[in-house]
Amino acid sequence: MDQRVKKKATIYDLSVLSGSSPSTVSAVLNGTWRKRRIKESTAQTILGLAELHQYTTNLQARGLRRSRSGLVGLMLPVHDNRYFSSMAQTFEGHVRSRGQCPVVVSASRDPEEERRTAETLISYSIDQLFIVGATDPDGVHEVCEPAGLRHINIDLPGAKAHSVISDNYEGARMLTEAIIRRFSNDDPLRPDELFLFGGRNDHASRERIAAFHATKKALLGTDPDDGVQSSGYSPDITLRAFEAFYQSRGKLPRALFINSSINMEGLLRFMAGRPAEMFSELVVGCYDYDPFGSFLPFPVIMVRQNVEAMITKAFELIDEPPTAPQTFLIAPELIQPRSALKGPLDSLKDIA
Amino acid sequence: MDQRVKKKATIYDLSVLSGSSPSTVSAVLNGTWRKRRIKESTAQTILGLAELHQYTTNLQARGLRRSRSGLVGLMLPVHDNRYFSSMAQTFEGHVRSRGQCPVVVSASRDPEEERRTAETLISYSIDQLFIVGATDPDGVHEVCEPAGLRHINIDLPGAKAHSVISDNYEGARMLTEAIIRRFSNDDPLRPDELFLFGGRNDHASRERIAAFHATKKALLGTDPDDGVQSSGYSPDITLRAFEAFYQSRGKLPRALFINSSINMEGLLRFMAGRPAEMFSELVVGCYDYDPFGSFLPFPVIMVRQNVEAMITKAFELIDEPPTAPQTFLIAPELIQPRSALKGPLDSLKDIA
DNA sequence: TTCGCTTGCACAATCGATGGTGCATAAACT
DNA sequence: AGTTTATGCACCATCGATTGTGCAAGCGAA
Repeated sequence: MDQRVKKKATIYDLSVLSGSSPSTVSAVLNGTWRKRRIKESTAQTILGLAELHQYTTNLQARGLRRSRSGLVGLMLPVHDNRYFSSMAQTFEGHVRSRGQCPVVVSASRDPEEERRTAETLISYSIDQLFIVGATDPDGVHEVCEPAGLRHINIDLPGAKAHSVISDNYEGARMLTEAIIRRFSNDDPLRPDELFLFGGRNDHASRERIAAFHATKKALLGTDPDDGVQSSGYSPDITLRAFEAFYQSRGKLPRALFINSSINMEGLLRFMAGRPAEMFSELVVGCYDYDPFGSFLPFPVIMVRQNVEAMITKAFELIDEPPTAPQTFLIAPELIQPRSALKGPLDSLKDIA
Repeated sequence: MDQRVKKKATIYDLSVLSGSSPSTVSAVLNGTWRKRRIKESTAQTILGLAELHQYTTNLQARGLRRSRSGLVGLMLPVHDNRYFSSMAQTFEGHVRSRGQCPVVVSASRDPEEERRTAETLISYSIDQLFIVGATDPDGVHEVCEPAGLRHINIDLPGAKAHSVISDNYEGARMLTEAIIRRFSNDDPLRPDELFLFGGRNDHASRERIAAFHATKKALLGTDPDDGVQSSGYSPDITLRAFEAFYQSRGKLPRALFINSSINMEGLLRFMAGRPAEMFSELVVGCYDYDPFGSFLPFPVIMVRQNVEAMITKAFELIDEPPTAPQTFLIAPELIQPRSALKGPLDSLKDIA
């Protein structure tokens, strides 16, 4: 511990110490030494020295030479949300089990930021990119393609690369049906008592809205065309949508289809400061699963997207030889109110 | 678009195209060209060509040369949790505003994994490392130090580098007091009706438990020594703790101090399948804030740690010249039940 | 002894960008 | 005119690891 910062040992240092050439040292340390017919004893010497001097490979140098970095990227819209954070958690497990290094970044649903972020990751020669919930997946594709970067869309599909998404139509159909069936035959839900809040003009929202309409029509006969209040993926805009609705009608609907947990937070904001009784008769369906959301003081039926299956499928696809872009649907699961499901954290070692 | 993968343009390509030397091209593209007295017109030519050929710097090469990468690392225990995911979200904003690239990874609260992860990040020459909630911060320090990597502890303190943590004692004091005061004088809470679940032998838990005991003693006179059920940071262990408690006493306590939102998920698991009425009289304090958790069917008083302030402080410290390690306390905030607070997502551009 | 094959390793180019140094040419000054 | 100073840029070593190629020593066979 002489110097404050003793420079890290390199293959050149070990080369001098061992009396072998740098190339031999390199081969020994990266495991290709048998192929290069290095003597066992030479290898052992070098490995011993490496250990002794705490050698670690400079991955930037290796990356530069190999033009691959060992990094695998996950681009999320945002971190702060249980759907996406469970995506990150699951992704990390997969990447680590392959001996690579996961890198998670968010791009705020901003197409420009998405492209810039992809550019940056490419500049670090990441090996693969998983694009989750991108606003403009094809824009990101245009950046990845010329760089030869393997990539795949998750959650929101693109036209130019494989996509693995949740079966939004079926999920929304189940959810809508479950909401409607939640009401007894004595006092059934009327079509104008069920509204959808949230979503914008992306593939997932469109599918969900379509299923919402179709299922309402199928089960309730009709579907008034003002049943959808788009409010993007912003709690605050959703809050304002609820306030506007409440303002104009004097009450909330009896039942809500909420497009995502982020929009659900808009409902929470609406609830804050208002009496709990106001919501005691409410029935909510939420397209996303959040364990705490499942235990609110009114029934919340949720849809859990199968993150594990999506990530697994995505890893399968990204390694395959390229074919024409396809979209793969993963079935989501309907979750009854008051359910506390296991998540990716449960596969971690428990320590008390 | 001739080739499938047309190689990215390098400074050498631009050098040939522009008739300037690679070093000139490099200087122009990295902005140091005025310092190197490059003619304005030469610079413009090169910049034009760079634009035309979509040049982007190979950051691995730059990183190798400069032995800095422009990457800033955040090491979390886990992603899938609103406290840590809001940490990630906030961190990203700060790093991006400094023109660097955030990299978020998790290390599962495993000391070995924490060190390995730090090693890996160092191999990529990251510029700074923010270590959040590490089980063994000083172990990570031992890895960072010899590499000359600036690093700082957040959430859980270490002895060998600056730490920015939440004021756990004060937070737990406020929370315990708030729980107790929640009960009316007609039917006040007895000392043996308030239990703490969760936590393990880390600094945060110790502080919180100390404050819990002290506050109980101060306000309720005594504090039975079995008032604490350690159950780590695992929903399932916490679930088992609740089951065991319930098994042996036939009921839950009237009031609970829950050490973190992860432990709170253990309570959810206990609730699942049990009648809601069983919990209607319960009062819960949770050391962590989760918007959905705030609206459960019983009062949940929460403590929100000031993530923004912690990250801001950490960025201040990490840039300063090194001094003897200090720990900085950031005041957390008591959050009344049924509060839907703004979070880091709210500073994103809202799009409907 | 000589040819040929295997073994074991060294050499050197390369990945792309950076930055210290030095050298022309031009402008300014005595 | 001769010297100094400024301008504009090229050259080259370097960061650390990888990998194709080549070559000497050793050994067996002819």
